[in-house]
Amino acid sequence: MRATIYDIAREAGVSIATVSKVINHKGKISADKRREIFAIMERLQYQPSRIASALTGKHTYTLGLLIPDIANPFFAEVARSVEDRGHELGYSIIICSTDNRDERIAQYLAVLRQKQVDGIIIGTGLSSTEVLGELSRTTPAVVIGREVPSVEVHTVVADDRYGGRLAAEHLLANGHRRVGVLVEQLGIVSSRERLRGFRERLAEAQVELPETALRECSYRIEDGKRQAAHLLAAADRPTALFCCNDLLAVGALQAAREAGVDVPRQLSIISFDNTILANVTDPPLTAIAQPMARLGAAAVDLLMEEFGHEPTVKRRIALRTELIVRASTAAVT
Amino acid sequence: MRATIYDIAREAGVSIATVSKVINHKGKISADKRREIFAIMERLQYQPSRIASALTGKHTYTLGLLIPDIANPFFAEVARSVEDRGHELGYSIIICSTDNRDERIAQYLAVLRQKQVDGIIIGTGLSSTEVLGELSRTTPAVVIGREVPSVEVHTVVADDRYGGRLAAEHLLANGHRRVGVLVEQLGIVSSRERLRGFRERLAEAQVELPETALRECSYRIEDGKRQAAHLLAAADRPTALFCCNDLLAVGALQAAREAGVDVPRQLSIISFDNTILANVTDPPLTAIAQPMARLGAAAVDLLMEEFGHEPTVKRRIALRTELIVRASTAAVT
DNA sequence: CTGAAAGCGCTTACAG
DNA sequence: CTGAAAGCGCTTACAG
Repeated sequence: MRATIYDIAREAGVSIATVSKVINHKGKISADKRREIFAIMERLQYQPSRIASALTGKHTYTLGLLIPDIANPFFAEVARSVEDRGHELGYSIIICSTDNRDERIAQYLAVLRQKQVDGIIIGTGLSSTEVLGELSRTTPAVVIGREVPSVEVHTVVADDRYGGRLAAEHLLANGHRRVGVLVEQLGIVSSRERLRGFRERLAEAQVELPETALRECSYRIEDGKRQAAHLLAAADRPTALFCCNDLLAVGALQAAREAGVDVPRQLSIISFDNTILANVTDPPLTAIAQPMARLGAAAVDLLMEEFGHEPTVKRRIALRTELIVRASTAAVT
Repeated sequence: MRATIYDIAREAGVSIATVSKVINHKGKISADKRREIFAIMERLQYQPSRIASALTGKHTYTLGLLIPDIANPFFAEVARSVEDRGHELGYSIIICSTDNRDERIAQYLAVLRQKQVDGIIIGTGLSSTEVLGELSRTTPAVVIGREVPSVEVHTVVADDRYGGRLAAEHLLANGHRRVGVLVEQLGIVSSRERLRGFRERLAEAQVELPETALRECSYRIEDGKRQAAHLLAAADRPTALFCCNDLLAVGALQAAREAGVDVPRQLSIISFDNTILANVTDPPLTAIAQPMARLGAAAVDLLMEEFGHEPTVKRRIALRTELIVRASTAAVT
């Protein structure tokens, strides 16, 4: 059997209350006693039971991370940063891949409640804003990578609109005037914002984005490929494509290859996210980088704020996106 | 405050023992009472506290997953399958990215002990086989993706040696006789096994793999690139390269591009793993596929076996690898 | 079929 | 500075 606080107390000839205080660096314990108790803990390989201490009303030191899919490189990178920041602060992370399906979301939410996680980071769509409202009232929560303006909740996002502007600016600077866009579902705010920023910047340069040049996609490579193929088949085919995530850009690259369209000589492609995929394609993708590492860390930090006792004003943090120029874009010829 | 078992018992006019039995489908409870109690739980939005039930000596329904890095696509895909199989069976997964660093491993192991996870899946190198031996004696554990022959522990691996054979066979069938290899650190058994299978099959065809054509790498793209560049610079440059994982293959692809060597016309590249990366490169990579989804699920299933009461004979499961032909390999010209 | 009671391993006032 | 005791929310023999 593993040692308990009673074993330590007995060995040390003190009460369990004293041992508890030593473990938690609380109260005043004489230095000698403290040293001795630590030595005994060491010797008996004692690890305090988080289960028991959680039951006493303290924290579980566990956070839940709801994302669409941990196998998606974007979310995997975000998860890594959540994990790292959490680990630094003594928290473990339970991963919950929801596939954006209501059923899975509900199941995971129930599990996280049963396990009494100290907080939840939500990077997935939720079935309804009510669910989110309810949730954030009972558990510290922060939404990451998307916006739910109707609900009072901490939010960490990339500055999508600005990112969209950056993308447009880069294409304009390269002389592109006939551009197309592959957006992820427009129901998602971040998707709309990217498009909005992109359009705005185009408009400032008197460039128009015709409705026919805008294709809505899911987040799958094949879908990006199919939609890009449509755009490339048009008579007045665009000279540049803005893809709202790396998966779509990969699809666009594949479509171009199949259509015999050279990237970047005949078609520039600019992506959004900047996951490892952007580094791996040929040509590597020029992309608007989301600060994935900082997104995750900021989400954890907001959660920590929420653990304080005073009710906090809900904050919204927008982290800067950044243009990373690689080889998939070039000047129009 | 959230409802407890006492609230339910009071409402229903029964003892908490009865409620407990209803929750756990244990003992005999009259159907009427059961229905009523369920209704009350529903009404009060009661969720039993896993914390409390874990303290009573039952399971925590939590598993730990130790991997080098959740942001690595291979491990992300494995993690997803561990998560899914775990979820089906009612278990949550705590992710632990170790970066293969002893310090992080030790910290995570301590955390997992404190949280009393029911089992641990180990997909990372451990500081020593003693640590693993010790661990597997105190906690149900299964090693995934690597072998530790000296320790009696459940193991799930891909059939690396067979995979190596498949790779060699494919290259031979395409007429290649001068081949090079990028291996991941040879200290890792799976890496050695891939190489062994590859060599064996070559030998059967009277083809030799000179020592100079074998380059040891870390698991980083840049390293693969650098080592591949070496091979490509040689006078008797190989016509085909076997890369022991997708990251290295991506590096090799980049080196070939920089050296002006056309893949697959002048150089065939065959990879190992078959993560999303293999789909995304240009040309897409011919690869030996590891059954990532089945690896994770099998690991969870072995853990479940271990939860039974009788001591189990430790098993070793080797899952078949498979050749996926894409466009990075071709017949020698 | 149902319940009283002990116990899981801690923390937290409270008293000294 | 230290300890006795209650309590966290369950489960599990055991008794009826």
